[in-house]
Amino acid sequence: MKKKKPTLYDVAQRANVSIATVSNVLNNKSEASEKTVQRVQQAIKELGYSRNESARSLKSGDSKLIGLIVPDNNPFFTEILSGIQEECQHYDWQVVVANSEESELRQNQLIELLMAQQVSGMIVAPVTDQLNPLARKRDTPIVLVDREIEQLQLPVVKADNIDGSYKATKRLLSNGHKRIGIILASPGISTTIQRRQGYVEALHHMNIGVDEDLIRFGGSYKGTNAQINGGYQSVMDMMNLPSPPTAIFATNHLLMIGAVKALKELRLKIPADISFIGFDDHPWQQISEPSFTIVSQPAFEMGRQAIHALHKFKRHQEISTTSLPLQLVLRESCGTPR
Amino acid sequence: MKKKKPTLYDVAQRANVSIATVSNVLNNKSEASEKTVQRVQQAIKELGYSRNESARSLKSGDSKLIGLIVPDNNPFFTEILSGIQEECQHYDWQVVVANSEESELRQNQLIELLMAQQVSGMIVAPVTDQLNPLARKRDTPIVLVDREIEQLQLPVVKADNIDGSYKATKRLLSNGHKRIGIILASPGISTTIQRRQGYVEALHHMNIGVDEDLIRFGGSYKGTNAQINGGYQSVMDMMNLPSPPTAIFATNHLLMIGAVKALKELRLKIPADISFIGFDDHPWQQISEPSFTIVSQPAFEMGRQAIHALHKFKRHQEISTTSLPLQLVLRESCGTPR
DNA sequence: CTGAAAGCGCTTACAG
DNA sequence: CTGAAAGCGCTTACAG
Repeated sequence: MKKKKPTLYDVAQRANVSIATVSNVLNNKSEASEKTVQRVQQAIKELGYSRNESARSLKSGDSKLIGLIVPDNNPFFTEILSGIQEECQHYDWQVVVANSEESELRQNQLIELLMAQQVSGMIVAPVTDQLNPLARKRDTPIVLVDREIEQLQLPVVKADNIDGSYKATKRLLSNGHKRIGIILASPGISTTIQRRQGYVEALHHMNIGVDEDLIRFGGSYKGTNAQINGGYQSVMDMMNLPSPPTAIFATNHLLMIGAVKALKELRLKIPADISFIGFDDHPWQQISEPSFTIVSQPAFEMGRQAIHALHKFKRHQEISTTSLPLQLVLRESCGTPR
Repeated sequence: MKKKKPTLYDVAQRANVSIATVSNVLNNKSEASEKTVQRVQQAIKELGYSRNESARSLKSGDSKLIGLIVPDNNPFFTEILSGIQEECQHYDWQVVVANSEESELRQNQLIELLMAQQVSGMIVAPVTDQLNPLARKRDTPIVLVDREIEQLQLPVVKADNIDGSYKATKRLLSNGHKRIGIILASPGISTTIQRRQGYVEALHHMNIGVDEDLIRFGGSYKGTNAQINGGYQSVMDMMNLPSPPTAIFATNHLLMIGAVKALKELRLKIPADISFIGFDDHPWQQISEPSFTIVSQPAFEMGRQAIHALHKFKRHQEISTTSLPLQLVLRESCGTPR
């Protein structure tokens, strides 16, 4: 178990060439003759040699490591990770995944730690609109995913939240709903702001005034249960209003679960008593009764696009903003107002 | 953006000491005087210095990187990742996450790649019972998680699958069921074998014979939809039997969803027409009707324990097997046979 | 087409 | 308590 790993030097000796030649062969520099390449590859195989990427990274400044910082390990971010992993295969990159747990302090520490690991680039779903100032000075390219920060000159890959929210709200309005409650995550993040905006715009287009009592923030606390409770409490509060909503739009998956939970407790049937639109599709929705109309996010694709954006940023300093369409998937949970 | 990162040398110059001293301060070698430490730390702060971990890794042989290889990004493995991340904070480790996509070839490639990245250790949920032979020769410590491989002298952190499956089956038997269908994942992996065994043992203890027609493998194909279809098809096949089961036990989450989907299509009510026990708890179960009795896995804890096991393996060459208890969570989905 | 040599940024005995 | 120096395993001009 303890035999030392073979190095370039060992391979060179066995193949009777210099280490420079071995390195060239390894990197397909194609400056070697057919025979030499053969001999070197033979030696590599015999020794079971594999390159020490730490050394390569130190010398070349390219670690083949990509950092990913997410605020939690929700299925949504996991799906983004899958997209990133798939795309990274093309570039021979590996992904270092870190969890900021919705803490700005932790996030900024992680940026430092990953930079110290010499990652070739980073993809981050920022906690708030404050990114570590260091992120701008240093030369590690960063791409923002899901959530954007306007002030920063950084590539972004996001969903078209305004449009997605607009479509959902419009759907409810077309069904005749006039009092539509919306449950949002934390006030500080771009997704919240944009989903609120889409909602407001849809209302405006139908000349319906915005009632702040129908706009709730259920995601101010971190953790799965806190978000579920946030959705739950938002519904409870709204249904206690003198004039409660006839439809509810929950703008993320956990808020949705909490909201539905509250509705069940209140013995309100969906869609007979109240209409509902949720967020994010998951396998369990195939067996849910009723089936839920939801806004579906192309999370996997967002991951892939983030790697593309990172690649372009690295090569051409190109700062792109990619806004992926959100799809309204119509199912049983929304009807007309009672 | 392109200003070069400061190195140890820059810090040493500014603090008027040698690079060795800076290194000592950085590593808390406590061989430096109070004043020197102060000066060095001052210089570090002023320069915004952060250590190049590639260089450190090359010299010290310790990259502070842990590799994790999972067969897919299911919530179960994501939860394990969360546990690993939490525990890694104590050791200042970062996690490189790779997805083998249930492919043995890909898995073994990933082991190579992560070893080349000089990871200080690896945690792998193996695809089959074949682990890259290299994994044994090399000196990178590996810990197996979830799935075990008997022939290998490697630490394992797993769930007590036999007992979990035994408890679920026994529960169904106590309710009077005699024909219990079980839906398993792929035949080749340890979890499948053990869950089958728990089922068989429970039957034996009640002197009920095993009917191979009631044992189905729904997880032979990779991918979320394939597994769901596997669960679906297993139920369809079993319910077509001359003497169909009165209860069904689905041994993973995706199989469970497929199975319930089939039951709904067949218009069989749970638990009135058929009893059901599933696997893995998820937030959506809070709003499901009926609520499902399930076998719950301590995935987060498995992640934490895996890091512990890795740490012990690294330090004392201690090869431990940790078997975490599985909990049967009683809810509405199982009743008496119709 | 191939090799000798410098150097990436650290750590670690070893002297002093 | 501090410093000079070797060396980890590579890559990359530069000669030949």
